[in-house]
Amino acid sequence: MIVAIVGPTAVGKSDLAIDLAERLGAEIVSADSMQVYIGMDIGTAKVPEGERRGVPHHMVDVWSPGHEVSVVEFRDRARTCVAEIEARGHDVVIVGGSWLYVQAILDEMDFPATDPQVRARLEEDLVESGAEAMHARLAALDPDAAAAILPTNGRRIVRALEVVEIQGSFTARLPEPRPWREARWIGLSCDRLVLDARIAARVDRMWELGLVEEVRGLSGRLSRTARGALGYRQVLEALQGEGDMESARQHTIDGTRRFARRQERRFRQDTRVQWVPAGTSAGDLV
RNA sequence: GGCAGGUUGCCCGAGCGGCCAAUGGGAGCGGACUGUAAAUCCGUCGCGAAAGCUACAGAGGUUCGAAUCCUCUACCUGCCA
Repeated sequence: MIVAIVGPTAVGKSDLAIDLAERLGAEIVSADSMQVYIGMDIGTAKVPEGERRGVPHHMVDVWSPGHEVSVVEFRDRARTCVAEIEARGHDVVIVGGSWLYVQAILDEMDFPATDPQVRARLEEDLVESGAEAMHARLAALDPDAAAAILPTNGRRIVRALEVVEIQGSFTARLPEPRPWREARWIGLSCDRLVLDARIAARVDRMWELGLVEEVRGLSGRLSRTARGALGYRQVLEALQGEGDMESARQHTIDGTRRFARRQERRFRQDTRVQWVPAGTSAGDLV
């Protein structure tokens, strides 16, 4: 059996996952885009080894923070973990806050290939000519793709152009999700105001635990992906003289709240998710 | 006590006689997403289905017409005492 636990950041997914895994004798596969990085501990709110109660955690600390992880790479490795756990005869608990990463594991999604050189060239073009011009270029090559992507979204335009260049066209619409594995999708929900308070408390705690020092130690060695993580990005900016640490802390709280809203909306759209309220005692929740 | 400035929608902040329910940002709310997704991007945002209604500190006034001009009241702020 596979259980997927999803929901916004700071609702208590990790704790529930451990409680549940303990009860089932299951192993945990994290579907978190940032916890995969070695050394990014405080800001990604990893559960410390000592608090995992012996439950094996997979897909945490698997790449150096200098590595630019792609979804495909993540998915392949995570699926290997799932298959191995199944081979051991254990249940799997997948925990994650990013929809794309959870879905990449559990649903059949054919991600088109990527080519670093093509991408780099297109990104240069984007900087030089701007998103509008790039969109016009895409419209000429693949009108359907252009119609599905807003002319202001440079990042997605670049990717579409990249895929068009590599394989001729970019499928604009998502196919109906076909499961790779059947799973029980559980969403942990929480009152907005309560969640906001939990987020603020969590960020404050990160500061107390030394997030600034952690980032200072990693700075210069973070990949583009890792650099964008909430908390890390804000501290990095402050270290480069863009504002003080106090406002970095506040910006991290604000950014995390916005992120949580986006997560909730995203998961809400997936009808497979069964929602349960967080905040009750752990035993009841399981 | 004398002189000068301010009070705008949830917050910050523009507007300085008609084109103003009022530029812009933030928050809030909604949405897109097969890429790096803790990313990137979009919409909406006084009330009302609409006609319309209520709004730019408060009260009067000038004007065909005021957030914008005048008077007084309240509160805040700067210079001189």
